[in-house]
Amino acid sequence: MDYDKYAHEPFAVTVDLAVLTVAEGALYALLVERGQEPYAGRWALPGGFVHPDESAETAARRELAEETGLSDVSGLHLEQLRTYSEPGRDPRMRVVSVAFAALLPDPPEPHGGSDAAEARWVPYDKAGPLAFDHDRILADAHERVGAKLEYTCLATAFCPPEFTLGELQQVYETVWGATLDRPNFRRKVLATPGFVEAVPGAARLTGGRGKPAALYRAGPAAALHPPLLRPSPEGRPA
Amino acid sequence: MDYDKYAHEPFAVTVDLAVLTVAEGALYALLVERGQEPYAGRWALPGGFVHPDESAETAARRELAEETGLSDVSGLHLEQLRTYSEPGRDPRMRVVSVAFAALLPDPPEPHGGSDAAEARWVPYDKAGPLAFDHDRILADAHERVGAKLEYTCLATAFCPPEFTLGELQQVYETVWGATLDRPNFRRKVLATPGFVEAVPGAARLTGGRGKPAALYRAGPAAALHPPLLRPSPEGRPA
DNA sequence: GCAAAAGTGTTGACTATACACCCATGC
DNA sequence: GCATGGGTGTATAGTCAACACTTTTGC
Repeated sequence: MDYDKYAHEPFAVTVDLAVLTVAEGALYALLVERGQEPYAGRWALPGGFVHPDESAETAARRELAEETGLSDVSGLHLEQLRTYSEPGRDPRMRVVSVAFAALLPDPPEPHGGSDAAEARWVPYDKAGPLAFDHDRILADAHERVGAKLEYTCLATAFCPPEFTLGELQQVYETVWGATLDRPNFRRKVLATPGFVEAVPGAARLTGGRGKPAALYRAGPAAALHPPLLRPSPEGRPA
Repeated sequence: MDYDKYAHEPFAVTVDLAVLTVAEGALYALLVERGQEPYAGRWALPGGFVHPDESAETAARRELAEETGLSDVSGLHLEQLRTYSEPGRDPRMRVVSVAFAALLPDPPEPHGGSDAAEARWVPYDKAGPLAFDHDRILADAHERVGAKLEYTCLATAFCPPEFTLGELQQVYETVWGATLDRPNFRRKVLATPGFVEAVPGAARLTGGRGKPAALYRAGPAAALHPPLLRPSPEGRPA
């Protein structure tokens, strides 16, 4: 272990962000269009270099603010996924990228971001072949979020400060691509202490018609015991 | 995004390994004693630089082979934990470390490793204050492994090729620090298709006395549906 | 025989699932 | 009224935790 700073081929350290949101019953990812080679014209995950005085988490939150144009991203859920370090993943040089998943409620109109690239919300299934290994990162983010919905209270991160149980259920259904039984979902959520808290007296019409739904806020709980398991695609033994 | 290789303060990229094993009903971690400052004389997790032509996974497996002295580490479970990138985590320079958890069956006598530092198996609870942020990494590894035992077949990675259900149960009990009901544990494991496969006719005496136990091999399954939840420390609602 | 460890059986409590049903609102 | 979405009740099947019991070995 020698520590001459310049003895080794330098590594660039970047962050890549899989920013996800749920709108109108569909899952969207925030993508930027690349202006230059390699992969010019292809879509990619937003991201950038980690500055010398930043942790990867700090860099990720800075990039998130730049790309979404939101002034306050401190309340948003940001989670480290894993680090992608295959030697050939960027043809220009050795780039090690720490990937993050970020979850937003109502998606803002994306600004161009600092690097003036066009940013856009793209439906998850239509996020064609992305640049670099970003297809894999995006898929890993989806899988991770889907799994965490089962045993954490993460779903509220996709919801505005006040939301209905129907909206919360829609988050689960959209991320999992499955339909859930409304009465049972309701009971599960309300039976978990600290998952959601009722907003007294408040109600909101959702689809224009129908009974106004009661409003809830995210509660203090983080874990979900017992878990809310996603239904098996086919007949699972359980 | 500019790509001049030497424009930025260089980042060193390293891997740190939390190598865990279960022996005699206790959890052990593989540690190395540091010879030089900083943290001279303190214990630390094994690790080292990622070479220019390596991915972090490749580097981790190489370090694992060096530190354990095992000639074949290809079958061992190695899992990326997360990346630690706080600017001040190494006082000498900017070091970004990709941490891994590795799981071993019967622990080999550790060799000195490539860097001639003394390596030793230390009981998990007695792994005093470690160098750098390695306490945190080790704790994160423990937490991750404990969680993965619940919903994956990971426990077999702690077991030799052929093992008894009692030994498998001991893995769970040791990592979780809890006692499990033997009949129920047995049923759970055998009811999960592909978790373990019976070795026909084989049996082994375990504690010198008692009925010889049937032997099993790890099965092809990776996930555990339904999960084997660890008991709550105190009275959990469930 | 006795202790120790493996393996089997049973029971009662709890949970989940799949429904049927009622309520409030807009048109 | 009727369609739409929110909210409640319930019966059944399934699962789990606890514990009693049997089997096979060493001493």
